[in-house]
Amino acid sequence: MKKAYISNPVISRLPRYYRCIEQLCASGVSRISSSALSELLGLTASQVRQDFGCFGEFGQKGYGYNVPKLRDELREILGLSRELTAIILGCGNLGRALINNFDFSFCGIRLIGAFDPDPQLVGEVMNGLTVRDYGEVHAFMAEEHPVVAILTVPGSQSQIVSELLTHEGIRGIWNFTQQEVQVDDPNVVVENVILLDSLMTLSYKINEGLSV
Amino acid sequence: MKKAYISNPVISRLPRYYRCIEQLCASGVSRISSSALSELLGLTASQVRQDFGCFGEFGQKGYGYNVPKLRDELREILGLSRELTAIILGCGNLGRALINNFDFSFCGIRLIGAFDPDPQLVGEVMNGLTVRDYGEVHAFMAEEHPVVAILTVPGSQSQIVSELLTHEGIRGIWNFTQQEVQVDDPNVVVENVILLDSLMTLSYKINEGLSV
DNA sequence: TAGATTGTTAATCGATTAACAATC
DNA sequence: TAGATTGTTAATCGATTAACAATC
Repeated sequence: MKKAYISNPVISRLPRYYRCIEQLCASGVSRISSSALSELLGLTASQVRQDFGCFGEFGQKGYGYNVPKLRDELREILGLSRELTAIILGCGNLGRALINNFDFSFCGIRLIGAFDPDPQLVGEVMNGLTVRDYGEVHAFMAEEHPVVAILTVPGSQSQIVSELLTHEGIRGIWNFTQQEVQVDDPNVVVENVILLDSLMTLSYKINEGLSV
Repeated sequence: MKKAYISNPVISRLPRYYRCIEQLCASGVSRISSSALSELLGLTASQVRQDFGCFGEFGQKGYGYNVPKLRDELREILGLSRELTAIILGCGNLGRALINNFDFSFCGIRLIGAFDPDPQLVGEVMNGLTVRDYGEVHAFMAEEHPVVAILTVPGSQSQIVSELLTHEGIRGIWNFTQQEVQVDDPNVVVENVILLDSLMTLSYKINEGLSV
């Protein structure tokens, strides 16, 4: 029984399921029960079954889940087979790190453009991708219609840049700047990766432990 | 009335409050109401007051919150004034990006050591920090007692490394590897930054929009 | 068949929202 | 004083857990 609305807690667990199942699959495990899977992820068996139940019936009573089948279902749910195109804005240290090391294909993303305002970087080839000037973004958008924009610009023009990209038809923004981006357009999805918040959370929890 | 237990949803909002208030403070705003603040963050006024209520009474009836005072309180709650020391393991692209560009001081973190197994990197100075060999970690831990370890190693030794660090008295692990780290020791806090999950979530939400 | 395990409904738990007395 | 806004209790909403019939 597929559900129409999927809650955020469920969505946030999907990638964790996928990574875990993908790994099991790679190590040749062919079958797993909700309780075994829940243990690997620190969840309850009930929750695992509820979560999957949002999308359909993937298991078999008395048997459990077929690992390769479950992996394929999760790939489908997450849309990893659609191969979304992406551009990256900002090829400094962080941008370069992503271009060179990040496993985009694992997420079904294909990086097709890299842009930077620094003339020293323009023309440089990173992992097969030639860095272009910022000024070319507009034309590139019009021609190639990338779906996702990755913001690894250091400053805080993120909001303005996001609005421009929205105008030009971007569908998703993966934002690494210090500022959260807010886009009204319901067609544009924003994923803010605020590393400051993550480290502050760590700091909070460490200090919490110190005082208790 | 301070609460003994703080729930995760509340904790996750604390850094967002802090960043927002810090910015208001920097732009000279001296006073804000829960409803104005809630609007800036996309929350409800009720929630803002409930959240703050977990830690004490920071506002004034009929007036609202004094911005500099609230900022100081949040700093205190998050423990940003304690200046925790940190080391970073892995000085490749991502490690380098953090060392050079990340605003550690904003989070009250002081980076005191950088390590890498690559002999080509050892000895290089990054933002005033000299890269040391992996082999020196043990001695460094014993001598300097860093509180936080940042894992920017590319591979998947994260779990073993984490257990070693735990043995040597680390208190917090900020993990950027592809693998989630799980540490049993209740004295050690782990913050997993799984960028793959973040991008898969974005992919899911984009595809969700496409099918609806 | 008997044992295992799902899918799903019902019960519980926790988080968010609403409401309002207190008071600046 | 009157208006505004907090802190906090109560009401609602949503997510997690428990339970169990269905069935492989």
